[in-house]
Amino acid sequence: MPEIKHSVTTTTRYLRIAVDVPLYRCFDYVLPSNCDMPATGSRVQVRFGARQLTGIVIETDCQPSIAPNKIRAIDAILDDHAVFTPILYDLALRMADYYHQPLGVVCHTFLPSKLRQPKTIAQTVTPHYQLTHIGREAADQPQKSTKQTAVLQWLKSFGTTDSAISRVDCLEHIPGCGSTLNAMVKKGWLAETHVPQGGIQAQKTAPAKNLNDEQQAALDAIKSASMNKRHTTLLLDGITGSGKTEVYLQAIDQVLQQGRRVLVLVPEIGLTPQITQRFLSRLNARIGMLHSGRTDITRADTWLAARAGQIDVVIGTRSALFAPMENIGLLIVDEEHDAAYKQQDGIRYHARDMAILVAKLHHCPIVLGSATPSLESLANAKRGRYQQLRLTKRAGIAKPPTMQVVDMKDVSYKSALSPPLLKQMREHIDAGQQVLLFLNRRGYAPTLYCHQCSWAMECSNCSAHLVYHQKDGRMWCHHCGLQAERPKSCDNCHSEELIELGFGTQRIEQDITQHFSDTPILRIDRDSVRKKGELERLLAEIQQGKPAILVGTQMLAKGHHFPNVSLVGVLSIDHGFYSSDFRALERMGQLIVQVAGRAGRGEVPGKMLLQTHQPHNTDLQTLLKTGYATFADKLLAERESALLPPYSFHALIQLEAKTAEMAETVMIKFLHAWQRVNANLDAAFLGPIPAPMPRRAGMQRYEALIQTGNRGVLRQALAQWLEEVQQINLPSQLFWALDVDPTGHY
DNA sequence: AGCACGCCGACT
DNA sequence: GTCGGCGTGCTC
Repeated sequence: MPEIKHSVTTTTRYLRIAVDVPLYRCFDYVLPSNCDMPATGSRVQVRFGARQLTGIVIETDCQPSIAPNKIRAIDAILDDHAVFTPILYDLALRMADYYHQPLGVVCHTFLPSKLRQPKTIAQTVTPHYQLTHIGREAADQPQKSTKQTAVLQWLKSFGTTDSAISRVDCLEHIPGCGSTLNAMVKKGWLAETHVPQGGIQAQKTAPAKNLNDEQQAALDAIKSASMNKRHTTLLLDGITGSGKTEVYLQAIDQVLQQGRRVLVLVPEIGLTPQITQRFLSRLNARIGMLHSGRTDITRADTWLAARAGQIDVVIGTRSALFAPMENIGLLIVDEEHDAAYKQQDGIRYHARDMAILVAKLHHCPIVLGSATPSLESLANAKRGRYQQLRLTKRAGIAKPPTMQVVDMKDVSYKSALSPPLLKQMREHIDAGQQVLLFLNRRGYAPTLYCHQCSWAMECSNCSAHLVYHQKDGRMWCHHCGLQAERPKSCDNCHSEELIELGFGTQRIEQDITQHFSDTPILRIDRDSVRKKGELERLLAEIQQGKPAILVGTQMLAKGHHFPNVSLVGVLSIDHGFYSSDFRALERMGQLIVQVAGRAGRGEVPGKMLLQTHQPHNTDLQTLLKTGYATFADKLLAERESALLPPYSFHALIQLEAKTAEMAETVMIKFLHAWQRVNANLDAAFLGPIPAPMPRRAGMQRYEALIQTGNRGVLRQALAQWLEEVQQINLPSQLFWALDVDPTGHY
């Protein structure tokens, strides 16, 4: 179909649009003469090259930047009102600038996936249904169709409230009722609306708890900032069980009473069920949840409900930060040290850092809570940028656990469980308690290797060992999904003595069964809770408090409250000492403290046992003898003398190509571009060097690190360099990315 | 990033 | 003769 060329008249109005393409500029379009100018931050549908895209209005009535006869008209205005709040729009501009990403890409990542498609809100929002007058009459008569009867009865059970029931809920309660609903709308029994209704009306059923003096001081500090509409970052540094959540809840209550809204970020979905329940029973508010466990439709619904001002509190993971709420009076980032806040693909933003920016834009306080604050946040507190609030007392009668270190050099490499650990497990189980074993590997045995010559089977696509999975008896690559038969003999020396080296949760589970045949063993890791509701089921079983052994990974370290766990065993922490990642020690310390927090939260005092080959390691000793604060101080001093973050600023350039030559050549072009524009700046381009995993899924990977002592210099250097990089002709089949403030292994 | 256009090798 | 490889260039 030929495109209809619009006529350029004196009254032609133009608008500037950002689209989701990796180009650092916006594109001008013509507003059709029969349309009203959409607001900045609304979505439009545009033809872009040969594609139909969703664009975001960036500027209205702009001067065209190219010849007017080359400018196309927009195809549709998708929103009556801007989907972005003014502050969200402002945030997009600042994020694009900070992370050096195209504005259109940033705007796009803000949107829930359903709203990225070029469809109007009415086409996107889940329809909601309400019984009409005649529908109500029909509900009182017997119906032929059982589905119809079920729908009518169910809708009727909501009484005469004017709130409509979403199609998603209907389908969930009465499976397969989709066509029934459509038919009943036609009959006029149901009224269909397209108003987003993504929130849950919470009812306060549990009373506020009494605060101790430290909690009260923390609450007062938050209140005072919130009352004065003053931005402050408060670092709520509270040991496990010190009642951080109670402080959050009372602060939120306060802000809600001012008629303002609250945004709560949590690191992962695993944590959400417990925290959500607690919020629902303590607040009189409309609560919206945004996390990956919800369907795309529900997320869009909640997002739009927030935009419509129908939600008072949003609780969610990383991307919930972009919930379009106006009049936010408080933000909370729970477990602020958690790595899950850093997005590791696409725009690699840090949700904690961006949350602080959102709080600044709203002129409101933000609380960063953790028992083990990140070194970044501690450094900011020391510099007086954040206000540090300490909670040092455990609520109730619980006492901090005692620690014991077991030297693994005395233990055969064949066993993951040392005799002292086994002995104590027996004692705690016999005393009717629960035991938690923590390790950082899921699966069975990490590698199968030759007892004679140390050969191990490698992945042909990645620089990684294949991992033996007992379930299917095959070898797996955890990085690209390659599978192979379990080898019968060593490829190198043909010995048939292949041993399973290392331990995963599955193997531990199997080993313990031999020692504790009478005790239930609950394994909790990504594999075992993949099924929906499985985590909740396991957590509920643990809550019952019967003697049991829990075996798990990271997931178990996070925030859960297990009143009957009295012994925690950490099976190996040694990777923290050897990693080339300068943040590994920090993470190890946080993990140990977080895991220790799972022990002895009930009446019985807790005990923690750490197995290591490095029992005398001074960092470990500092952590165990003097606690996290001194440990963190020591690491901070080391970072400062080594000029590492947070005392310098990093940006990481990651690149992958089919051949190492191509990857290296392009990296060297990047280096030359850097030298051309940034020779005079005090910022170093370190590299190219091969990535920590030089080959992955058949791609060769290289990195370069930008390091500088000044945030402003970093920004300027990257901006100038990116301008120069635009001029370079890059080969196809090449992928590269820029990560400002990287946190991974590099 | 996509997508089209365009120019060279191995197929029905 | 054409199908399809991926280099190059553009997107209002």
